Amino acid sequence: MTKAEKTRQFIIEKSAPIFNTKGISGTVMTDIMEATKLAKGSLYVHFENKEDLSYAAVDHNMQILKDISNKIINKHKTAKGKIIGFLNLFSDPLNHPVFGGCPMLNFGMEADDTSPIIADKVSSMIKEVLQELKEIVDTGIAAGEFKADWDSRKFAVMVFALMEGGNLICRTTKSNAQMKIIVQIIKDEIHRNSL
Amino acid sequence: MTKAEKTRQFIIEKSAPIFNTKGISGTVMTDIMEATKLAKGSLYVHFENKEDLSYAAVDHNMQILKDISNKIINKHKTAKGKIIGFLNLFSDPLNHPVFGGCPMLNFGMEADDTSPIIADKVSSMIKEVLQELKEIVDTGIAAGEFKADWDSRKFAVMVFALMEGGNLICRTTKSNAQMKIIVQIIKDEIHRNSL
DNA sequence: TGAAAATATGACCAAAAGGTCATTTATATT
DNA sequence: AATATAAATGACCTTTTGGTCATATTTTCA
Repeated sequence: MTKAEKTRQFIIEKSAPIFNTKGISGTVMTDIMEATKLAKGSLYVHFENKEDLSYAAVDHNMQILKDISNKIINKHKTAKGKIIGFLNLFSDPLNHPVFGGCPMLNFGMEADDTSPIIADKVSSMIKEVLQELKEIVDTGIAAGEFKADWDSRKFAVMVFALMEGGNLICRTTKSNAQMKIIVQIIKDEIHRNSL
Repeated sequence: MTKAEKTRQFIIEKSAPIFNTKGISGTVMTDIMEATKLAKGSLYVHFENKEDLSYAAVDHNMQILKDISNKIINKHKTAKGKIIGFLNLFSDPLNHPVFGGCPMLNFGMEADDTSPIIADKVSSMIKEVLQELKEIVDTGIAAGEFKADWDSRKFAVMVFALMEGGNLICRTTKSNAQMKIIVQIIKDEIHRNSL
């Protein structure tokens, strides 16, 4: 890793949580200068402009999400274990594993009407997560964990939407109470389709 | 309605969709000047500052949401009719009845880490919607439409989270496909608890 | 190790941002 | 209709914004 690569990575890591909390439009280059203790010129050595940096920050936030998800999914052997592990990981929106909260939700809602490039990044990520959830269920069905007629696609969409909706509720009301209900709904659905 | 009241209302109506699409941070006073064809000074006759105007715009967007929801809820007599009407109203996120999409989702995610005042507004609105949904179910139970043991609070949270999560999915992927699945999940749940 | 290449700096810039105010125009009240 | 009150205007102001560049410092690698 060259000096340049290191510095670039350092800038991304420091700015990712800022973009994820203040939003892209709400983040200014001065914020990044303060967080990195770098001069303005340095930032522009590694990134063409703020837009370019924001893309890297979005990618980084979503990579964190992928990494922690994959880690917990790979840690468990059974399909049920993977799903429960996934749920537990995101069952506390006020202390979301990604600083600032779910980046799909944060950047998705900011970008849907303003930035097609970021909307595409979020769109791809959402599709990946839905596919991953679906595949876990399909694997569980094949392994005899779940009922054969369980609609895996429907379940994936349900889990994803419920968790993201739960994030909205909990982060705006500053209470995790409703997330408990949501996790229970999903667990009930798993139980209903378990053998 | 005095001239001042009329103008103030006019500014709010013109700026509400702008704030709801570009976000609060992403909206600039020039946007409002263009939309209203008013001089900058006029805007500051009716609003102390941009923040003040943004609060009014947030309120207005949420009022639109309340009005259309109440209209459809009051239109139907049965609890089931009210819920189905509510679902149909928001089953097409790419053509959301509020221009720019659900303001709870838009402003909620922008404000949760940046503006306690707006976060509070969204929080109150979310609680109102949850309460309204719960009461419809309770009324339906009392009227003998639904099973007596149906957990109305759980259902309210489920509907709200699923619909908002669906909004995220559909608006970022630019497809309403997943919302159909979500609406079906909710309809199944209603059916399961109907008498 | 020393020269060439790359990175870091911060003063500087132009444009865009939010906001003000003396003046003009319109509204309301008698 | 005359007057007092209020609203609308847009030039102007200050601060903040994203971005540049000559210069200084640090890496790199022959």
